[in-house]
Amino acid sequence: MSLDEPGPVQLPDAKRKRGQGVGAVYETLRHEILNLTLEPGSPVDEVKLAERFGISRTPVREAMVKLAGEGLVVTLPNRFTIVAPIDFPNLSQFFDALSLMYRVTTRLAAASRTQDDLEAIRELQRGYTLAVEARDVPAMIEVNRNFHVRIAQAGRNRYYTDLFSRLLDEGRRLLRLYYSSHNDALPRVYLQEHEDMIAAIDRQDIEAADRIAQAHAQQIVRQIQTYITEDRRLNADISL
Amino acid sequence: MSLDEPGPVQLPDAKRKRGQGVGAVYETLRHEILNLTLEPGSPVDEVKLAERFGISRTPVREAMVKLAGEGLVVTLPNRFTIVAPIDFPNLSQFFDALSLMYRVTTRLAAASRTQDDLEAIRELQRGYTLAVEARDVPAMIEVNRNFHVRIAQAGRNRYYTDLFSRLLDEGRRLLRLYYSSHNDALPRVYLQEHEDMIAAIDRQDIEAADRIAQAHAQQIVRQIQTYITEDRRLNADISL
DNA sequence: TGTATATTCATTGTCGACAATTGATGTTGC
DNA sequence: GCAACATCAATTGTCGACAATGAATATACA
Repeated sequence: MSLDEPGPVQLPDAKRKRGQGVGAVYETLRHEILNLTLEPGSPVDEVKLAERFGISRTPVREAMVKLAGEGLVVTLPNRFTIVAPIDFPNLSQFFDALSLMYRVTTRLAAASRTQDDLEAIRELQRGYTLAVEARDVPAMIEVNRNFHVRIAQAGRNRYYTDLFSRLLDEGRRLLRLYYSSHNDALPRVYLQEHEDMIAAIDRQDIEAADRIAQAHAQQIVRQIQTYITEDRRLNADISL
Repeated sequence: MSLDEPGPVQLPDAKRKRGQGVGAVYETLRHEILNLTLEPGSPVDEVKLAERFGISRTPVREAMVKLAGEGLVVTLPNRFTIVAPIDFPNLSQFFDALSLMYRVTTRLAAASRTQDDLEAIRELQRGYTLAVEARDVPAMIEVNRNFHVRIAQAGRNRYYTDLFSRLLDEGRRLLRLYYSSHNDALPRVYLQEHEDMIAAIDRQDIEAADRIAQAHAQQIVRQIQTYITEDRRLNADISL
């Protein structure tokens, strides 16, 4: 399965300003990890990255420490650094936390949203609709993530927004992994659920927002679990 | 108010192994920040830290990036790094998240605890009792934190444990700030609530665990808010 | 031939030095 | 006396090089 466009070729001669090196490496690596352009578990070579971005190893290492802090890479001391593997055995933990954050952030959004929040959320929902119509899976995944993060921001709790963003990012890798094979089918449901969610937030109906968020989370969790089960079955067939 | 023993004097000659430098700086800084040995908002000097630990600036910077990732320091690009200020205006966000995590982790602990978990939790509760009897405020704060983290671990959800730990750490600074002035009075209540919490977790009574955790959280939140209000009143008197 | 030990090699962690940036200081002109 | 501008000093961000580490390979020995 072809996962994505090849990484952007850096121009090593373009003089970068002082803090730009680390930021560029960090952002690029981050995207490549979340897009599965970099395979989970694959090694990350400091030297090659330094060459690729035309900088020395020091800022590259700094970016790696940041990525490690967010759990996107894992550093084996004195050995090497790998792209964080997907933790399949503990996926239930992930689903539990994801569901709770769906609920809490949507509740708070219903309580605290401003008109600006609503507009921004609706704009993202329009983008999601377009991505669905265009059957652009990567765009759908990305916009969907931004949609829910924006709702969380409307709830105005930094702690929830941070954790939720990280969970949604982790979810991005899972969706990437299973979405492309089962190409369509589900997005319609999500679209309607999103609309209901927006409506509940609009009329500040906290309990409704909670219910819809919970249902939405369950939907997504079940979807991914189905994918994984099918995946397992496939592997089981081979090993028999 | 004398906040703590002076920072441990490092021996610059003792040959450290390869990864020990960053770890030492990170751990030491972390403790000094959480103990309020380093004042929130005060600058953190890379060079002085390097001299203090007898290492170069590179590993010191690496530790700073890690601390910044956890929000314990704030880096002003091209300027300097400061100990993260306490975010008083957004304390309600903090209290909200803290309360939710108290509830969720205690619920999960009641659901999944093993005998080993229970023993470890009881052991920490014994330590807390001793600290209360000895009126050792710093120990109380630290053991209390570990007590709740251990309960969270019994719940076996990495995402909750991580967030909760960070929230409790942030709370440590708040408690340090206000506890030492109002020296006793409250710990008795907490002690009994802890006992009730353990009992609920022991008999796997999820709803009871939830209720007690919620009450416990409310207790603590109200306590801190009272401190802050008194603090404000004090300042208001001065400015009149 | 198989196992234990020494050597090589690639890669990381650390260092000291340099350059860019920014606030502070000093200077000039009005 | 004050504002605009230039210079200075302090500190950061980056670099290239070196040393420590562990894995892979080679060697010695039974």
